[in-house]
Amino acid sequence: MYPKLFTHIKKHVSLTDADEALITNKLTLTKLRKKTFILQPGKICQGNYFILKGCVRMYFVNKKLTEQITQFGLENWWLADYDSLYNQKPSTYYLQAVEDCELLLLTPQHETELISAIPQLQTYFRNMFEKSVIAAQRRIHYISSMNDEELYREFSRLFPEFIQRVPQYMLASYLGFTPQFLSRIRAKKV
Amino acid sequence: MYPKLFTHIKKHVSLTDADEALITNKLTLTKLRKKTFILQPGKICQGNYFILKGCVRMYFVNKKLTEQITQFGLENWWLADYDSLYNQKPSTYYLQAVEDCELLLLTPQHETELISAIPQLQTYFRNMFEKSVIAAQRRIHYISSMNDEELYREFSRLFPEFIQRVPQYMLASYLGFTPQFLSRIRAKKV
DNA sequence: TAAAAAAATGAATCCAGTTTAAGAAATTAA
DNA sequence: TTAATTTCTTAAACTGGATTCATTTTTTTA
Repeated sequence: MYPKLFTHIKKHVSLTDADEALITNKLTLTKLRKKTFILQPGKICQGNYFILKGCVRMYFVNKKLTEQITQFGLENWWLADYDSLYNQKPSTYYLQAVEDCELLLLTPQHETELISAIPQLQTYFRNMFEKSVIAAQRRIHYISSMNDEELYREFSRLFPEFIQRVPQYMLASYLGFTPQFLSRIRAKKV
Repeated sequence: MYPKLFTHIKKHVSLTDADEALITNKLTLTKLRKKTFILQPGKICQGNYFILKGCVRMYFVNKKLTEQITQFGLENWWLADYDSLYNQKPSTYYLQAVEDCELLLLTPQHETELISAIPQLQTYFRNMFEKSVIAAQRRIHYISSMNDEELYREFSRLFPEFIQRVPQYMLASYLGFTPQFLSRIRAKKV
């Protein structure tokens, strides 16, 4: 039913057709128009979202009342406010579709049921979190070793297709500076 | 054999005495004097370390040739350069004992063997990574919403015992500023 | 008890990034 | 197609949080 998801899972563990059917049953497909909110501050994150199609951003509003993006999600990524989800506490974030999106929602209950039925999914999710930890470790390294201009250049080098995909002001927000500054960096000769 | 570790694991999953014996067999106890290196740049991280006693820091040397601490590890934490460990690539970090330490080393091979024998350990490790992801998400939030002084004050509020435990210059390095600046913050009245 | 390491303090300085503002360009809606 | 909205660019003035350098005091270690 969701070949993109199954292909992704099978890169890590094996699945039978029966497994796939079971997984399909436990997931909820959501199609969202651009700018739709998936989560808002005060609400508890409903589950873990697998992105079949589209782009999602996670952000909060800081003291200066500007949006501060902390994370983007793209195709084949799982995304959630895990602090809210696993500790069942109100989120402080917005999750919002940046493009029209197709998401699969997996609630904690369904996740537990799935893992009981298909134990190797525990390995799959462990691998997902492992990758997230590595990504976070790298991000901390970048942040603490580069200035804002270097951050932008490194980010463009690593994800050239991505910077075409989101508005520049979102990129600036994610990287932690103003859109004007980003515009100036781009105007500069390298 | 390692009650502190077993207690920790049992907060997440159950273990039989036989399980505990098996785990004991797969771990290597290392006692380290303060300032001893556990990992150095260019080397591949040997495994995942559980800290029974002491404090460890992870750092790299930046362009200005100053030490930049990215992480501390304390009792009952697992610590490793996961990028190096799981992708088997040379590390860019130092891992060093800040105090005299007792660590348990779990190599990837032994980890695989243990998880085959005791499947619920997969759940345990999944939970550990989950917690790491949440911690990283929070850290990104702090970094992107506070200035250096606020970061320090929040950090002291959250971990008052910890700031007593490490030299100030290490704390400054972890928080991303100079020891002089930290000294100035402390001298200030709140 | 000497030596080394860590912390405090003062003063001068700085520049990476913000702010403000206004116009151009691109996208979206209707 | 046009109007409305959103996004991007550019430029000039500015700023203040944080660094640097240099010296003294305190604490830790051998």
